[in-house]
Amino acid sequence: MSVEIKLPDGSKLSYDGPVCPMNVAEDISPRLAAAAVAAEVDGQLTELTAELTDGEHQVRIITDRDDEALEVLRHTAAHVLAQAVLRIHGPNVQYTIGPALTDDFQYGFYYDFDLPVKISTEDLPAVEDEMRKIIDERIPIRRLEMSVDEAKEEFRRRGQEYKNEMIDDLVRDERVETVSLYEQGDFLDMCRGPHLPHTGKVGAVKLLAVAGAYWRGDQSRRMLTRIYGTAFFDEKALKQHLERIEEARKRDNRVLGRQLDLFFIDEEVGPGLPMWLPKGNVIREELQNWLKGELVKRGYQLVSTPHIGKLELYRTSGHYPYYQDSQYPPIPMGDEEGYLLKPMNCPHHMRIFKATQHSYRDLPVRMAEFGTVYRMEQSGELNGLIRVRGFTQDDAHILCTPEQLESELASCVELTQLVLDVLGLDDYRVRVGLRDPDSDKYVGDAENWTLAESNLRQIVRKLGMNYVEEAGEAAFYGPKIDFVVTDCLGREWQLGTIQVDYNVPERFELEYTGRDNAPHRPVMIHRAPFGSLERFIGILIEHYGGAFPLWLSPVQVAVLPVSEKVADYAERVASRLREAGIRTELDDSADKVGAKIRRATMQKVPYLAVVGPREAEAESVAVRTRGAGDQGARPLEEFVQSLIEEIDSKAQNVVTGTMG
RNA sequence: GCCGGCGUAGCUCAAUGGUAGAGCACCGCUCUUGUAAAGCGGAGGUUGUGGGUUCGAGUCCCUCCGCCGGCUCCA
Repeated sequence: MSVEIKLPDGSKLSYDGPVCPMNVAEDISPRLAAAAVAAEVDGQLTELTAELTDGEHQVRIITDRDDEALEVLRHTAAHVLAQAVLRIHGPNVQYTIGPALTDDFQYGFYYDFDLPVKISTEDLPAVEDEMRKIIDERIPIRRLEMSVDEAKEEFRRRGQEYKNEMIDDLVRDERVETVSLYEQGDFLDMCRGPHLPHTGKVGAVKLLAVAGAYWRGDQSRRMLTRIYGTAFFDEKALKQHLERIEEARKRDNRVLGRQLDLFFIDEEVGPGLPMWLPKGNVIREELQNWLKGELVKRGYQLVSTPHIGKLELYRTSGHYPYYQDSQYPPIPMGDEEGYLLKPMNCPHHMRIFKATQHSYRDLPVRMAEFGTVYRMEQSGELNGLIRVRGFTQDDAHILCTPEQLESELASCVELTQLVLDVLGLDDYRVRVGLRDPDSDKYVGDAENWTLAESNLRQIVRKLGMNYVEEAGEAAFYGPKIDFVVTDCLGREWQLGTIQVDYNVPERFELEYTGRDNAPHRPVMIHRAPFGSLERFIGILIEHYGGAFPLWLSPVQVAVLPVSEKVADYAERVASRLREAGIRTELDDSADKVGAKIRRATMQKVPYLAVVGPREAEAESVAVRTRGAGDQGARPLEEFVQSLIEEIDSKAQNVVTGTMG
């Protein structure tokens, strides 16, 4: 037997007998062997103890400094969790799946169990203790390759029926004949691996949450108990991670919404029905006014439509009864058929289009509305401003000819990107949502779908966008481009969306007269750069941590007189600022200036104008910024002009401080 | 909707089954203030709702409502 090893630095090692990557690491240096967690052999991640076959191999030793290492560590941590739960709750525990999560903001891994008992977060410390014992025991982890029948027999013996269902699926879907198992002491799991050489390599673990999760993600199947945790190579990294989560929670839109008096959701009004307080409403109005300006520049026409419509309208569009269980129930009207609170604006817009004749010369028609819609989202889904039951879409429907479609789509993408750019939301991904080939939830014929999907694909390619295609993410009437962002805890949400739709125009029998004097059917784009104003602002609150750029700040300047002796001058400063259109608050309380500064700072007011006798004398203000503290005195007029400039520029650079 | 947890003053949180409390905020008074909290006083509660156990329930049990973390859903 002869094994040739090529290392990343080009050097070679050869062996006569059996050899595994761990032996290679040991031969390179004891330090490397100690730090090794896995290996990459011929481009494939594998464990250190995997015996290398005859011949030549590219071998790279993965240490805790490599990106792949964390995934291996957490995967093993999940197995340690399962072993601990088995030790505590006995052989009646069924363990199912337990993947590593390396992209999640909070969680590093989870494991789903079918447990004989109920457990809660209070039970986690005991499980954690057991995990630490398993780690201290440095239990060797061994990979076994077994035939499907052997493996099934083994799991049957252990009473692990879920594992056998998984094996059956592998046999059916991938036609496997053998499966890989990992044995760690008395714990055995089916797993692709790779894993750490022994449990002692799992450095620091922390269990974070208990949750329910349907087996196979299927609502009709059994609800399992999921335990979330995270793991790192050392305690320091774990501690830093936990602190990051703590910090993130402070940015939560629900927390800041209350602290900064932006909005509130009142049980007596109804769950998921946010109300905008004066300060939050400033942000809403600013965003809307800005976008309206951009829409007019791009040839949109604004319309307004009612909040309800007859049931039949939504039958025509297809929204009713398709989404019946996530709509507020229809308003009954005695003998007459009822009305529905509008869950979408498009049916009304379709009727507007149909109300007048259209020539090809009129197209594209770009009809925009800040339309408030109501959807009876499931109670368990509601989440601050981010998932609500009443929200306002910056909606528009563009009706155009097939020839115009591409440039219209490009313009929608440009507008959406502008919105994200100006607000500094650069951490988003683009998802092209397509049909799920196995689902029958879609309306219209396959031909139109294929066409619409290729329209979208073409535009994202042409614009050179980074995107991922996801089957099953389309709307029921057409495919879409979604702009997806994450909230403070790393949960993904769709904001902007651009959808191509050949179906709804057909259902409403929309027509325009072509150059050939014959009727033609327009193509429709549904698009919303913000998506929902509620969700968008929720994300913005978290993005800025409540410290909005000047143009969006509910209060732009707080005027803080040092004593009542300068009350008159402070009043004059405040009036001058307000006259210039600057949102100004005058703090004429009896507090000392330190307290006034503290209060305004905690409200994240971008500019504080401290005024005392010196400033009154010189017609100036002592400026203190949110980011950089005391900036010294400036002439009042100069200050006003600089604020106006900054507001007009929609600059973000003032929001740099970490104070408050 | 499902699984688990939680619900005490406007907010953040205390209170072995035994007289519901603190800080902040609010109101009043004193201080006249110079860059992140002046002092004193006052008011504020059917402990989410409805029921049950108990001599006695914020605390234990059940119902409903709401919130939180997930899952499922998301036009």
